[in-house]
Amino acid sequence: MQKLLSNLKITINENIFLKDPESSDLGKRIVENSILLIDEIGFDDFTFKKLGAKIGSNESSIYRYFENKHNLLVYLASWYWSWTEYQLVFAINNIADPLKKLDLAIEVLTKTTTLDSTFKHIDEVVLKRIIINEYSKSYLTKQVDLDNDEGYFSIYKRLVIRLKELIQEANKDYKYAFCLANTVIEGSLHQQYLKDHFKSISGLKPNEAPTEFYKDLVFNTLNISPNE
Amino acid sequence: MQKLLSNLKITINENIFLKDPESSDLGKRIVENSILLIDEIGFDDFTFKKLGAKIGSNESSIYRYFENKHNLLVYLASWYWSWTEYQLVFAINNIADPLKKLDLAIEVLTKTTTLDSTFKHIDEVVLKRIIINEYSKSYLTKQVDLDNDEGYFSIYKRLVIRLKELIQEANKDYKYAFCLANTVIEGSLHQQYLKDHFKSISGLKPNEAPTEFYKDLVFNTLNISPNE
DNA sequence: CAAAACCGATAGTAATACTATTAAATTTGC
DNA sequence: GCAAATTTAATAGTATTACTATCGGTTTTG
Repeated sequence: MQKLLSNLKITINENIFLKDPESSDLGKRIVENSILLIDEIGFDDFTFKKLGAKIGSNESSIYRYFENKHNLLVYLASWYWSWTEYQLVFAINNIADPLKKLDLAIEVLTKTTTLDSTFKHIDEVVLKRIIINEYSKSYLTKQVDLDNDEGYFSIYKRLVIRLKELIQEANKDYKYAFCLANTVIEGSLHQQYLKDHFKSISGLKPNEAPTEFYKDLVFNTLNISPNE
Repeated sequence: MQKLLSNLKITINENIFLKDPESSDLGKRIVENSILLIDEIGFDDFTFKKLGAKIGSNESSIYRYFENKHNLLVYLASWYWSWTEYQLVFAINNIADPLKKLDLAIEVLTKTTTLDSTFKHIDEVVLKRIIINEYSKSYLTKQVDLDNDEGYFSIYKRLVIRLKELIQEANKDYKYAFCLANTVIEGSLHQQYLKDHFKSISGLKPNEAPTEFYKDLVFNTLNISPNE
């Protein structure tokens, strides 16, 4: 996987940043350390001033890359979903059987995240934790419709559409392909949050991913089963 | 329904407030108008100062009821889930068939909310919109584990447990009852959010509730069907 | 009817979420 | 290799937020 993607750059919608953080050393330090700092103190307490102190730089320099911390969160989320999309596309590449493809897609979308050494300045395991803890704050805002018009969520939407198409390929008669695709992608984050903070109502054991639950859910709902 | 519950008071964990807002006229105005103001400007821009201006009272008076706006949101959410729990309990009361009970429970938990005249100072339709837009902010915080220890989410957890038990009653062999219960309850809010803000990936029509999707999902997953 | 509780008003604080300006350092283009 | 352009760090400043503290006046209650 790493080999295949070694010359890969994740492309993010230019509206999200003022200056591309991939274009400079400071930019990469902003991204790298914002992930660590948000994980450490939470997005609500995260400020550009604190990030500046952490990277030995100035608040005002960070404002030249991102308009505000909300856009930085949108950037990090876009990066995560784009990275996930690549993993999904490579996983199902050259596979013909629609059921096997769907099975692999659910695997990619619901499994526990591991480190990908292709991107040196991004810790995907920590980033995934941020997505679980903070992603919904990127769209649960009053400006969501404006942000959406700017294309802030287009990568995420493309991923949902991909899964919806895999669901339809697997069962052309199923009526709720979009609802089911959203259930798997968003639900998987929620199940992992519950595992960490609401143990008494979580169906998962401490190190368990919700993968088996979602495979069972999807294949029973579609009335099919993947030929292993 | 209204008649049956006419002498009902929704009981909220005392840790959530400093002074019970149901105990005074000012308290009720705080609750009533916080719902309207949060709906209007969003929870992020909502402040006690603005609420004070709206109800012709003072910021400092509101602080005597709630420690901060976060606790007020937890209060509103607890009220909503408690109200939903009552609806669920009454809906399945005196029904023996486990499949019918589960069917009715899904109906209550996923349908579009309508006004309940039992509670004069609370507009349940607007409150539901707040729950859809803001509920996850009440637990996606760094202090979630402390809040959880204080019992801030106990009503919500009780509701999930109720649904999980109905699922188990309907199919004793199903292995993921908790995961499925969470999928229905939290997922239903998410599907309704998508309908309003992410039309291109929502499987729902403008006035459609996700009820049919979830009934199909649950009964196919459990390999049973409700005898209508 | 006195004590207690409640409420509204004012004042004050540290932190947040920025914007503006300037000067030094670095990069680049010829 | 040097001038011009760009980038960065530092400082200062603003409006707003999220509170806390205090203090009368009013209402409730025992």
